[in-house]
Amino acid sequence: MPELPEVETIVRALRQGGRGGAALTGRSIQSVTLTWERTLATPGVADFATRITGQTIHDVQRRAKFIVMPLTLDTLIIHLRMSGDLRVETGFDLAGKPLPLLPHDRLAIYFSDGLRLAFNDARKFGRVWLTPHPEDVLTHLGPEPLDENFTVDTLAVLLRARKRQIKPLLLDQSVLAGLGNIYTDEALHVAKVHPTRLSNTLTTEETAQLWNAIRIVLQAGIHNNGASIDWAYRGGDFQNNFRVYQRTGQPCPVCGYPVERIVIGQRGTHFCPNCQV
DNA sequence: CCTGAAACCTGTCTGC
DNA sequence: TGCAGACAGGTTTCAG
Repeated sequence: MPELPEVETIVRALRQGGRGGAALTGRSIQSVTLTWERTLATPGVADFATRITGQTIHDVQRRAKFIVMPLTLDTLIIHLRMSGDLRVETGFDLAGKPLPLLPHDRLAIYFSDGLRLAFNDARKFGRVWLTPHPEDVLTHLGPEPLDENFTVDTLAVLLRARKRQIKPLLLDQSVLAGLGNIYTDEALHVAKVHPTRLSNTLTTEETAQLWNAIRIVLQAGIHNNGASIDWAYRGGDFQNNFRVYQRTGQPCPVCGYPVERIVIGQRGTHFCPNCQV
């Protein structure tokens, strides 16, 4: 489900409150409930519950599409994958009993002040790590596209070093971290680059256009609090600004030619066959 | 090194 | 109405 802008929106809300939820920073963990074991990547259920209890959340950060929470001793890392979502809400009723969870809630973390963090994930692809070595989980990631260190030259080097179709390359988190299916299609349309173009064939000008497009599209996504499609993620408005994504057959906003859909690397891919060369 | 397919899962929508 | 099939924001693993 969520890509960089959606995860960033969620992280900001968890860090400083807003979006209908309270901030998590400073809260102390009292207990946990797990209803789908495979949600835990590491450690096992018993170790997870024992170890996380009593730790305090010091911050909520984002790296690529991972939500990273440094705790007192360990780091709690969450990846929402396709359908994951997080809620911060009241955890107990007046009698002190835990309030019922929603369908598809896989993990609930209860805090000492009565709130809880619920991890809802219909498709069960999401994963949670509790580890003293967060770098082990986050090592194989490429640069952050919105980082000031990510320059046109950085992108040029990444593209020239390989000979791959540009779309799957941009989706590869070890090359560039944070783009998903929506923002890749949107960025390639802004840059006027065909999704099957080989990465090492982009001209200097096209590379500059793509660099700019990636950043423009991600920033627009964040500005709109992400994109809300179907039932998985709510609260964003960027879906109203899609240029090509899920607009098969509708006119290209630039030239009016019908948007086409093809499949590349098992992912639906939307582009304008007239604008994107 | 690169591509494609399968796997992990459930829910929704479309067409016959 | 019912049901099969396609499709969905992600990532890993394996075959060729």
